Amino acid sequence: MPLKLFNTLGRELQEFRPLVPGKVGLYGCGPTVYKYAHLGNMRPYVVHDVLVRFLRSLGYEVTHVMNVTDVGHLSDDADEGEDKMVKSAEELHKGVLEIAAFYTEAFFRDTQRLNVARPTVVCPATAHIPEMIELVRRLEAKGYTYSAGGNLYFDVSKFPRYGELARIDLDELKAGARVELDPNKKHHADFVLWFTKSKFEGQALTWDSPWGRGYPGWHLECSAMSMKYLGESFDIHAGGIEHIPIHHTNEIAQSEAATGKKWVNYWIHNEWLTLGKLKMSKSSGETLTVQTLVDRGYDPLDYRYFLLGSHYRSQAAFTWEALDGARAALAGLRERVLALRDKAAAPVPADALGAAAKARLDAFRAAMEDDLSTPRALAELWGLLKDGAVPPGEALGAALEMDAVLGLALASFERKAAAVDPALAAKVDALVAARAEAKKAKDFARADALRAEIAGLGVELRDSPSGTTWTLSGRAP
RNA sequence: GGCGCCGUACCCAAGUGGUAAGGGGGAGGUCUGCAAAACCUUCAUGCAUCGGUUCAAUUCCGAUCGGCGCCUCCA
Repeated sequence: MPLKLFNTLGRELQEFRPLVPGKVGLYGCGPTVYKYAHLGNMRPYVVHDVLVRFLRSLGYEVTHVMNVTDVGHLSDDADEGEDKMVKSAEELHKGVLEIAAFYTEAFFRDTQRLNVARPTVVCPATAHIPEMIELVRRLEAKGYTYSAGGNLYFDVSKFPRYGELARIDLDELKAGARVELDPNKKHHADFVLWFTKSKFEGQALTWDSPWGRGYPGWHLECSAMSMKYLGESFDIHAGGIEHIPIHHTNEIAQSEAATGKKWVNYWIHNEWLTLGKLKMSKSSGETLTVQTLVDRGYDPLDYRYFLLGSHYRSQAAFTWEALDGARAALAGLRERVLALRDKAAAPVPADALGAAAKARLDAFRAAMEDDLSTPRALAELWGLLKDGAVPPGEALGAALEMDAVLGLALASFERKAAAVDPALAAKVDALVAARAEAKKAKDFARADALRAEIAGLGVELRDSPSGTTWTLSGRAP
């Protein structure tokens, strides 16, 4: 079965065919680095990671490019458009690039904790200003631009296919419905390619250009950098669904106007994480980050499992209860895989699996080929692990094969007794020994009292024929 | 005003024109000194509501109610 992806361009499931056989160029919208990324921000990176992992498991050589937006951001509407980088810098009394470096580092720390592989190329916008200027020069040479009020604009009327991705009809667009109109624009959908004048004061970073000292328009970086690293046409562009009407629409216009070629073949857009009453978005309330989860005693991979439990094109409803469910499920997967590792000498390689295991692995792949249906893929993983007809070595081999795509780190998981505070460990070990004595003496009342005492330390006991083992309970005491 | 999404059991969540995956959780059981773990059984004649199309709809169409997103550089 071929891989099918839902292409926003066309709004249908399409068979994936790369431009160059065996190779895939993928551009994923990266972070804006003026604050910590919250859990909602992290969803697309997990989605992109799963896509990349799956493509690689199918044998493709994937070049994954991700931008880091470290220039030019408005703050939200409450501030009437103060530059976000500038605002953060002022708040923290630091330079803009210093802020960007700080949050970039924080971002990659978080993605790493979510087991998101680092993209092949990570490109900061500020390091690619010459490429952006060059792109604007090409647009200017072809007559797609005009200048007004000190800024250079893209003229959407010159690009007939404008809005194809978002299915926007320029004549129907209601001008100024929510935003104050820029009087310099000929059409309100026109957008700035290069600023020398802005209603936003205090732009910290400016560059010389043929149009004067200033800074690039906000859509330029993705066009310029993707083409630099992936060529003027490439396979997949992925990002959040909110980018369809403006950001990606404008990227397409300026890219294809410049090159005269089709820019991107497949557009993949993920839906948002919704929070119900928790509200963590821009304006108010608590911002939930990966660090928040760690502080509350969760493994970041619990969140990854939670995300995989819903399809990337569906809104995912985050609740603590749902996250607890994901944590319990992931713990169950780990237990089963650990048990298999105890039973099996070694994982059987994918090409040596018996019929039952192979059928499970095939079903897993079929689910993933159907527009990356991770919920069904997870169900197939569970089916495999519960299938008594599959020998342990084969179950382990197939499970690890699946996890290479899911990225739940099942292969490397170890029981975390070693990570326990040594003082606590010594105390628990002593209590366990005392309880063993009591049990030996058939003093079950004392044994149960000791069990209760141990439980009070946040530790769970497990008796087995070969002795008693213990682990920390799920939640921190 | 425009564009778009969703409403499936206690929770999260797949899915299909032919009779509801998976996980969490609950209940019962086996096992266990007691637990835990594991294993077994079980928990929606039902998929927001009302109409329509159809031999057949949760799945298609329409309306209604409810929730959400984007239209500003939020992922």
